[in-house]
Amino acid sequence: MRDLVKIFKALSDPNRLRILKMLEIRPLCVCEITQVLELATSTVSKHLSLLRDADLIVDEKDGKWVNFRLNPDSTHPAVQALLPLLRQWLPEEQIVQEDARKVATVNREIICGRSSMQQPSLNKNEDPL
Amino acid sequence: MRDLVKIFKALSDPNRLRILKMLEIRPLCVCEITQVLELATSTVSKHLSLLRDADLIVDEKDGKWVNFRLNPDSTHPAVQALLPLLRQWLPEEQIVQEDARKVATVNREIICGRSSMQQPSLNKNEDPL
DNA sequence: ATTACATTTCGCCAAACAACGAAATGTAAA
DNA sequence: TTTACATTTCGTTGTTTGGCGAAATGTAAT
Repeated sequence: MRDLVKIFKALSDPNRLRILKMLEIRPLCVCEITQVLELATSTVSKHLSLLRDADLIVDEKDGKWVNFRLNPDSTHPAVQALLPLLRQWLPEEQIVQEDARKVATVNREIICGRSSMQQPSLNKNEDPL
Repeated sequence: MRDLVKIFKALSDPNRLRILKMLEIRPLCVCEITQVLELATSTVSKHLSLLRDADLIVDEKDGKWVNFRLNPDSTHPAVQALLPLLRQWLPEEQIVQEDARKVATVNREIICGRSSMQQPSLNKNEDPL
């Protein structure tokens, strides 16, 4: 029962649903998801650990990055049933389609590394303290 | 998307899951559910309207009472899929089994009407103010 | 009409939650 | 071993949520 509630709670947030829909396309690292959702990195990280605790996704380290993917073999019947169902839902949701477009073009090497990161940086020309 | 989030939110509370499992047995009125869950009537009523707003249950007036039942023909694909799934889940959950036993014996005429109601009444022998 | 009573609505409180920025952690280049 | 940087953890803040009792609502008997 606690498990099931945890799973439903994990699913009852728009941003977490967006994350799951993005992960249907391909595995993604935190910074890629952050770019698409336009939230703070810490917020995205928290969403991801909630989804992981619910057994909906798994993570695997990849050097500097951590990739997240839909859990392909959860032992939980609810997860086994819900992930395939979710695949059929929200296909026409505008925001989901936009996210899918962004996922197609996003590249962790470019977005995370050089140039832009998080906020467009207000203090580009300020002296560091 | 909002719909789906609303549905998952409705499902992500233990007491609301208990209510749905009880309604799998038969339609129930508010006071019967209140008896089984041992919560305040107002609390149960709120849970029920949440479930109704999510399209998971429907209500029909029956004189003095309001009967609630699982929504047999929601237009929502998620509801159509989730209610049957929920039927297969939590079959061994202790609290769900206990609730089922209580549902089998509970009778609205007896529990709501005469004698006991809500709290076992601490003030049976007190003078009314 | 008055009374009884099932249910809903309202106002309140404490706990949970989503968001943020800052600080901590961990890994990979330099 | 520094330095860079992706990610997590921590502490704070405003909002949502689940609970209650009291008051309001609605229906059915008396």
